[in-house]
Amino acid sequence: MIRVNLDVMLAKRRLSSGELAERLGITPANLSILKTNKGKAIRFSTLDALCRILECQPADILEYVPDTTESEAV
Amino acid sequence: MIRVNLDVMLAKRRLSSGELAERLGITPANLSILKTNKGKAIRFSTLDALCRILECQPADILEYVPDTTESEAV
DNA sequence: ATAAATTTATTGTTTTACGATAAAAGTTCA
DNA sequence: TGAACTTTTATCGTAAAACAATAAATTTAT
Repeated sequence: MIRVNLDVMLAKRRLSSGELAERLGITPANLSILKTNKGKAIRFSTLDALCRILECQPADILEYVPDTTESEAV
Repeated sequence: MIRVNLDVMLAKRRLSSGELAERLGITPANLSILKTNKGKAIRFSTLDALCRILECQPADILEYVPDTTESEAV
């Protein structure tokens, strides 16, 4: 599973979702989809803009979380 | 600019493009588009499969290269 | 409570992934 | 030199998804 960690970078940069959406040039509603892991893909143009504005790397935004098919119990 | 660094991970894993394509379940031709930075976006499902097969993180595959609009001279 | 910010939900358009196939180009090796 | 193999390029087609726009619902803060 690929997780989008925009919250973390937003917090680090002390930026609100609305502000980021404005700077990205997309509506807050559409940014929200990405931010809440509802998206199924991402355009490189969007990822590029995110990295530029947040001054970070894709690594700071995208995370691969291995699927633990195993029981998961503690 | 977002750069796809699949070559590096393929080399590290000593895996050929064809072999990776086969394991991904996509044709070598279509993987090539991604590998040679011809793609404009990527599905999380594909990125997920890449990370799983190559045992790596998106960070190992996707890189943000800041645009140096400045003269670039040394 | 109420104002502001965020998320959800829809509908519509445009773009892109990815499939499939054929051809071109580049490698390897005898 | 040339056959065998791998990778890339080029098209066409279909299904999927980004992103726009708007309104409504929800959450958070004051």
